[in-house]
Amino acid sequence: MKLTMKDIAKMANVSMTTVSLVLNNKKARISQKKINEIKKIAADNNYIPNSSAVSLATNESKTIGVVVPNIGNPFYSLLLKAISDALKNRGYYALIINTNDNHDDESQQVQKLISRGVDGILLVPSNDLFSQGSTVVTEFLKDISLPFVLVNAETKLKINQINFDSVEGGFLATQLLIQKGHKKIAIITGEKGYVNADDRLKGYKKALEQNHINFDSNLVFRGKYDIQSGNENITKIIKDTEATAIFFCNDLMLYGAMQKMNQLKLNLFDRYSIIGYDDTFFNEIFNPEVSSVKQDVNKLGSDAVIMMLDVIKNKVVNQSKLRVEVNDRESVKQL
Amino acid sequence: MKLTMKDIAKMANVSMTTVSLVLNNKKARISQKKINEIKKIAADNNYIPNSSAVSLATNESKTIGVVVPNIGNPFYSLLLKAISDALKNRGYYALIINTNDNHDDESQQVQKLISRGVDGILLVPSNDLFSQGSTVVTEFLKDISLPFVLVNAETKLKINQINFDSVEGGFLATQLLIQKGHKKIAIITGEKGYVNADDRLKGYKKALEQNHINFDSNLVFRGKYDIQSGNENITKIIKDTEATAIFFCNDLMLYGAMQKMNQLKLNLFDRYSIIGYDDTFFNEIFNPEVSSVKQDVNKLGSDAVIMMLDVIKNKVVNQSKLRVEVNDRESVKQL
DNA sequence: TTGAAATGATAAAGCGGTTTAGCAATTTAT
DNA sequence: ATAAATTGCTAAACCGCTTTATCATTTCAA
Repeated sequence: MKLTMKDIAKMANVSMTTVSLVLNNKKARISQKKINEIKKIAADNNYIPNSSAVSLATNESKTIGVVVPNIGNPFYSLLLKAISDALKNRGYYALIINTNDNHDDESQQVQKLISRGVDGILLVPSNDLFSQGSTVVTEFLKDISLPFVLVNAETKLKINQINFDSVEGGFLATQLLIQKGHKKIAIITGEKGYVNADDRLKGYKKALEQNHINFDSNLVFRGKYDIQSGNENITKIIKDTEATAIFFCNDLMLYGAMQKMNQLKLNLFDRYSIIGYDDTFFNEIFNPEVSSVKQDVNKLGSDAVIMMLDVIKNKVVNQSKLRVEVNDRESVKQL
Repeated sequence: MKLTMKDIAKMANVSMTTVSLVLNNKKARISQKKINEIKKIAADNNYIPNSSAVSLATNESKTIGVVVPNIGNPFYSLLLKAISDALKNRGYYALIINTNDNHDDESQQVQKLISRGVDGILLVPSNDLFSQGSTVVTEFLKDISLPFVLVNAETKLKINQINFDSVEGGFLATQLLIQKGHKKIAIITGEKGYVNADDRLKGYKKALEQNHINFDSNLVFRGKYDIQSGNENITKIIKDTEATAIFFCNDLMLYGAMQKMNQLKLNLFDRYSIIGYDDTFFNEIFNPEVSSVKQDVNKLGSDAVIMMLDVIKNKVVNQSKLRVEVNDRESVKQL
């Protein structure tokens, strides 16, 4: 049978109070002798406190709920890794919920997390869902006084949030292309209304403007950040434009384009200068190695955790925007 | 303030007992009138039970601890997705622990999971750690009477386990190569002592044998299932062998080889027929598309969950071995 | 009618801890 | 020697829920 505190108390011939005090290292007036004794007994018998009981009594669980759209996606799984490592280092647990981009699930699961007594929630919203400024967040915001932070998404609301600077990303990528002499630059960004998609486009425009290149809306394409979209849009680009370079606003679409070109027995990289976004580790194995905008997912995760704990402790509202950089490899050539 | 059962009881003018009975749909003798009344009150006030209290009282948490070596690795993150989805569908939670291939962590974290009152543990051992038959598992096996199943690993111990048939995988891959006329087939498998690495090699030998091809130990290479190993081993293969085909026992090493070849301005696929292992989704975007042994990770995950719940319920010992198949695309050519 | 059975509801103990207030014994200061 | 302060320890309430045993009332059958 599982050993309880009561058992230990009995063995040590003291009260439960004393045991609790000792085992939690509370500064209380207990003789060193008993302290040693109790600790030894606990250790010898491999005592593990029942954390449901602890939670119930203390009203805190040392657990943070993490809501992610899709663990299967490399971006999110890396982020998750960063988050759970950061939490673990600070003595916290991550209770992870995978919503599979399902809207209903998102708010429902948040409910359940609350019932689990999590001390806070890290919400990584589904891109799909967040386009409208997020009903989800605002909704559960109202009801809840639970600390939470929005990760990798942006809203005008005055809530805790942390994300990457997508305007900068779009700008840097475009800037690089321009520096190499490109003027007809196609961009495939995400769907209208997604903040980061629009921001990357905004950055793109900004770079053009700064370099006195006219913006041509025919060079703007939109996809769903998936393989399929890459497939479709590259076809259009070939047919309808005279672009010399392409800026893919995520690597997945870039891979889709590669696939399509392979099928057509064409070489994407011969034909265009290419820059991607996310800097997926695969980019290094291609020939040429693919340039890409790099977002430090690790930092996003650990900063999010730091922010979370700060919010729990100090009840403040934080907002943070992480810088990005471009990893220039071989796929962008001088024109 | 959070609404408790007591509050509801007061509102409905009944005892807590009644509320509990009603809200848990226990078949008890309660008038329909009160049932409706109580349910309405609970719904209207958005009552969420405190699950620490429930766990404490019932001694079950509807939570399964899942221990994984590395969420960042695509294989594990996909498995995790399958597991957590399967659990969710059955009303369970996954408490996920990422050990980062850290041995100490593995057993320590298992301890903590137990303290959390998980109803069972799905252990996906680190390949690294599992080579010796797993001190970890055996260790915590002794102490614990908690239901658990070993996922994606094999041991002679009479414990619950589920994994893929790696002998079959090795066999099928090699068989395909042989059918296409290859006789000098290099294999890059995992390190000695890793059950699945050895099994894949076993399958390789079996296929050779069945086809009366002599086994040549100079064609056997070992790596660490990572990019780097692919880099290193392809170099040796080029230099030291006359292989016409290469069987990579995981895709990551294959990608490493591609990278190396790209750097050398050589084309891996022109020079060799290639088959990989894992059937990572990237295989479809290369040119040629890469053939690979496909393991149904989804099934592994959901079967593991099914097994887990069975173990919880029926206290039986289960063992299961999943079949694999080869996904033949374009990288294996007739010799 | 009356005793048995069925119905409706509850009190109270228990799950395994934390924490506050207080008591007794010892030490210290005067 | 005595009051005050310190030290060492514990009783008991509480966290929010489940569950068993029990009781009072109503319904039913004979």
